[in-house]
Amino acid sequence: MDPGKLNVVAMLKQAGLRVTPQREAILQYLVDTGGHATVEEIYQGVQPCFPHMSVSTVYNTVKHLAQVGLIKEIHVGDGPSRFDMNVRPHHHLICRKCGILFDFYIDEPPRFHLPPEAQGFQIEDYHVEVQGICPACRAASGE
Amino acid sequence: MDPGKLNVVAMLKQAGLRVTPQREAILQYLVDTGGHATVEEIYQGVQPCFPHMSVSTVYNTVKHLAQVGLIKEIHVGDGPSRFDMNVRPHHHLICRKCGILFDFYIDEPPRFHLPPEAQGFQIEDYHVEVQGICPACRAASGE
DNA sequence: CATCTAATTTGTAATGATTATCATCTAGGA
DNA sequence: TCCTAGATGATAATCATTACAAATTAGATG
Repeated sequence: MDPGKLNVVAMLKQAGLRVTPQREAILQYLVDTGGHATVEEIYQGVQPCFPHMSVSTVYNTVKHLAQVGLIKEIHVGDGPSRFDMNVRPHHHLICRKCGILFDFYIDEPPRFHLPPEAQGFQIEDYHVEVQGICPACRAASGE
Repeated sequence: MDPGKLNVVAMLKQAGLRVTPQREAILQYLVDTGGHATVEEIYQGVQPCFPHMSVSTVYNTVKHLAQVGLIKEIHVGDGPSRFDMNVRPHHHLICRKCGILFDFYIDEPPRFHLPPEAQGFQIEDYHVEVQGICPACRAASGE
């Protein structure tokens, strides 16, 4: 038996979600590719195995997966939503040229200096989006 | 004469943009309201004075204003783009309940711990988006 | 001050991402 | 095995944004 497949089934069950072939495939795709996929990419990725799967199903499924915390929805710039397997809190580097995305981590949370009118704001989560030029693009344009 | 109006005209000229009544009105609106406006809000805001202004003009103008650096485009969550007069680098607190937006500042940039594959990434800018509950919503639901 | 031209405005159509709808189908419990 | 709440899939609807083209205008030039 495919241990990976067993794994995603277990993940779905444990999260209290119904196990359907479509959900297995989508979660498996996210597990395999490891992060930052858009709905379109997921849709294309599962096409070979599920040629009949609807985009609606992808939207629906990622919404559910995000609700139970198996994945996280991230918004980068003005692009479409991306869905990230990585549940450990992390942040993103985006290349302005090619749009490639890297994860990175911040050991100690930065000290936020809140303005007076926001005193008492209850911080629940934060996300840092770093813009710049990735090594590959620097190499490409630098020479 | 309206000193405010003279001001936005000067800003446009200095930025090398043609001065049109529409641009004056849009920039004036942004100066007056002071930040975070969406295209829709700008459009509504200038309606009283410019009932004939097209949404296209708003999109066009904010794009130009952002290009010359008079304003900054920000993306918060999955909502529409917002345009911010505040050019000083700053970050945002978003309330999960009511969506209100606060600015805040970070004195010393956090130390980013880049992964191996991103070594050499040239950081140009960064933006921190903090999610949580604003004081007003806490007060409203807390009691 | 009249003229000219390139930039701007405007209305509309087109696109892209996402949500809504609803009839059909199915996972999984009784 | 049967039932039903929930899931799927096809399509339409919505929302933000961009593309387009014809009419207008800012501002430079003579």
